[in-house]
Amino acid sequence: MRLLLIEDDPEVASYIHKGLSEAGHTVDAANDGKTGLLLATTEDYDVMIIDRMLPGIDGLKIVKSVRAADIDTPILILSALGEVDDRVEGLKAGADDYLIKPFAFSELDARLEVLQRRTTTGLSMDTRLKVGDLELDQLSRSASRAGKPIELQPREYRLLEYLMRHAGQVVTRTMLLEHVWDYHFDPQTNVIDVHISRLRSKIDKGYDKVLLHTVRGAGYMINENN
Amino acid sequence: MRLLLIEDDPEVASYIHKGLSEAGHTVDAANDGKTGLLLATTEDYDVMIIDRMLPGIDGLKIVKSVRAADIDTPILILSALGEVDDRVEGLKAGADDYLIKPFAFSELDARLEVLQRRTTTGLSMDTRLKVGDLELDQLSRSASRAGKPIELQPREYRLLEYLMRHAGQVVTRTMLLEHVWDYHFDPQTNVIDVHISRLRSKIDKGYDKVLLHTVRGAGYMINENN
DNA sequence: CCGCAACATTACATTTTTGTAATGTAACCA
DNA sequence: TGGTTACATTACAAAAATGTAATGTTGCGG
Repeated sequence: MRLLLIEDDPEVASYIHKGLSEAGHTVDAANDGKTGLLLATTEDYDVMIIDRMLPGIDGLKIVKSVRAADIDTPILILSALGEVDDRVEGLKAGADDYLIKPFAFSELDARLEVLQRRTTTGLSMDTRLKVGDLELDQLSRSASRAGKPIELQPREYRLLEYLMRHAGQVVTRTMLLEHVWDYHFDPQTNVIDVHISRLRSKIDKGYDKVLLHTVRGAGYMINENN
Repeated sequence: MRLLLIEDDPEVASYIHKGLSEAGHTVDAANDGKTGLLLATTEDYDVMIIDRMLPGIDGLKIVKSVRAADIDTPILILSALGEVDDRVEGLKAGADDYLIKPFAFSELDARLEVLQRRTTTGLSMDTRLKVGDLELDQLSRSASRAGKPIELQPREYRLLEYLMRHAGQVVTRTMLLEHVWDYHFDPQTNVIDVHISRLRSKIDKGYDKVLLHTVRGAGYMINENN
């Protein structure tokens, strides 16, 4: 975890710096706002810790500048001001959290972890689908089973994506026609059967555990249990 | 914004409920842990506000259950316990924020906003590309200019995605062949010219501001300035 | 301002993807 | 157990996407 610390008080700065380094993080420290802002806008951090009261400049100004530069890195404001209005002001400026001095190091660490978790897992969360050892990355549109990449045609991709989004539940033919083919009528052909067959040959052929199941009379279902 | 409030004290509950409703949010309230957990796991919320001390059950248990159910909704813990260890415990259980009673309503609201912002913008952030009024959503693979949807063929999509990812910088033909066509040689044809032409007719035709520029002798560049 | 080279456009050929229909197989019920 | 129906597979036809080549156009150095 790469961190930026903007804090003028050398005692507080070294206290935090030491603790964070020991926790295995890389810390860049700036003891004035100017240097801090420069680092914040030119380097890439996971979280920034900014003291509110800096010589010559209000820490919130830095927060605003960083946000104006379209940088979304989570920011934790450090302050002796604990009044509700101060805290609200900090959050409104674009900070993500607000910690009042004096504070226990364990709390700072816990909060940094939360900020970090939110951004990284929040991002990858929604873009990947998993059913058993079958994975689908919606950003790269790539699928793989047991680590082996699988080539999918556009229609096959949409079909698999829809099935995986509804993993564990039966997906009817009508649902597939609506959402994978955008048909709002019955084409009176066996398009679905054909594509299910093609998909099966790609995702289930050669594997012990079958993931794509037929639910006779109802539709299809993808799930990891037989 | 859809919220779930789990709080047993009727006075506190109605105070929060009233304030949030007035702020334009939809609030589901549960006054015991059991009902709360049921709602949390079956309904879809933007943020959950959970009191730590509930009759018969610790609010943290609910947080853990919710997280175990693979639900990522941001959770704000409400508590009279303000000790550092309590707060750390709350965050470690999987909560995203911790607010100590008594609190000002304005602070609760500000914090809810932050939690909400993190998830929604955090998610869309990396999946959408923007250059001027041209937008590309990498998850849905849809493009639009000035709000009007644009239909793109797969190759056109890859071409535009690559150009937009390098907005403001010149993209050479070699780069395009490498990354959009996966060619590691010169095909000696004008494939690129043809696709650039097709792409132009879709994204720039009929608009005052031209986004896709030719950099004679160098390559192409997409950006919002002429 | 002429000619060349870089780039743009168009029409068409090729390839890939998708859908159809025919045929084959398996589950269920009388 | 045999017939019926739902589903699976295969082969092929249609449609769509992509690439090629020929032809136009534009910018630039001499």
